[in-house]
Amino acid sequence: MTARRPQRSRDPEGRRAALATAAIEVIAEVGIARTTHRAVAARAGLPLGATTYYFPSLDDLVAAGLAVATEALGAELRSWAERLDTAEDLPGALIGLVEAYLTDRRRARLEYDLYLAAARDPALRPLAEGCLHGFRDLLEPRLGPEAARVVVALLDGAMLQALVTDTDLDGPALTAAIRRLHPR
Amino acid sequence: MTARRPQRSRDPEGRRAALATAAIEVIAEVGIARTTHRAVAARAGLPLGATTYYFPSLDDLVAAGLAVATEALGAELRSWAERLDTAEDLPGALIGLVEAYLTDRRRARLEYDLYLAAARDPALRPLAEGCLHGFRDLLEPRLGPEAARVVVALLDGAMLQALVTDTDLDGPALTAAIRRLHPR
DNA sequence: CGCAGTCTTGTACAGTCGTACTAGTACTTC
DNA sequence: GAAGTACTAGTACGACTGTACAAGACTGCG
Repeated sequence: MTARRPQRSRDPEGRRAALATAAIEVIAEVGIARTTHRAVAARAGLPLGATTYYFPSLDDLVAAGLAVATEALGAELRSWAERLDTAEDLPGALIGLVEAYLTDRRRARLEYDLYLAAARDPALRPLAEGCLHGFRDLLEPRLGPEAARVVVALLDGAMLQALVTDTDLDGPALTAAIRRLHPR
Repeated sequence: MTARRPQRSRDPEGRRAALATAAIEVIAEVGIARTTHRAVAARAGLPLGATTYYFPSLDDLVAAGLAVATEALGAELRSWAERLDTAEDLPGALIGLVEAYLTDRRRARLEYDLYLAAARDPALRPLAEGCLHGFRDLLEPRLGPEAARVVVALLDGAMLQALVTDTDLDGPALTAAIRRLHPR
């Protein structure tokens, strides 16, 4: 009476991806530091062993999730570019996009979780810098190099404050600030 | 042969304080999420049981540490006020103070760790908002209410970027930005 | 002095963690 | 078909966790 073990069809790449996206969701919910193999496996609907089979260590699993998340953020930023080009009021349009981004607080927290983790762990720094550079590269051709860097800092700080206080952005004040920071 | 148990002199309040400051150090090193009873006790040079005797739960211990840290930050911000009043160049002096603050990266990370934790846990929100308000209250009488809020966001964002990329602030660019944001 | 209450300390316990490992199943290549 | 490989799945283990608790030691009051 050998115990039957029903086994799902093989799909290595699909499993890898499923684990990575499950990792994003777990990280967004509980944070990087409280993310575990078991939580990710459960979220993906896969056995625990799958996590260690595809990712040598927990850090690798988390990094894979963060990589997928930053890639998605990069794609979103690229889609912002079109919007900003067709808008006649650039600061206002930019703030509108940021406000829309902040609608999903979980995802926004994920970004700052990555920032903080990168501040501690150099291995995560390229990922976090990718986010910063993606944002800066979006603004640079439109605001100039110096203003772009400063506006990124301003908006990152404002988003962080919004997350901390669980409030909305002060849109008018920020658009006015961007206009001041933008020469011409 | 009764086992002798040498016991230190009694000092409840001293122990409470020692545990709280030990908690700060542990949090600064490994982050809020990875802070444990045992690590705090070891750092304070006290037995494990002391932590649970003085703090009902780990969250309380961490919160006590964070409270001490935010109180210290508040005191430092108040000392900034004098410097800003005697400076003839307010934006430049402000950036100088922020750069000095960033010298101790561990402590700066602690602040952002608190921010992120507050974004997830409303119980920590008052503490985090205390930091934000302390900073804003420092600038408000000097820059005006609207500019103060925006400058706090700018500097918080710039500090976060400096932590993430492990670089220094771009002092000249930030002073120029503050000058632009300051109507006066 | 006795004694109650407060503080100190070491240990215990149940649970969770990362990771390793065995065994079974499907697929590929001869 | 057989054999070898890549994948799946479940379990095991030692380490570490938060918290509970029992027992000793000190302090101050009667």
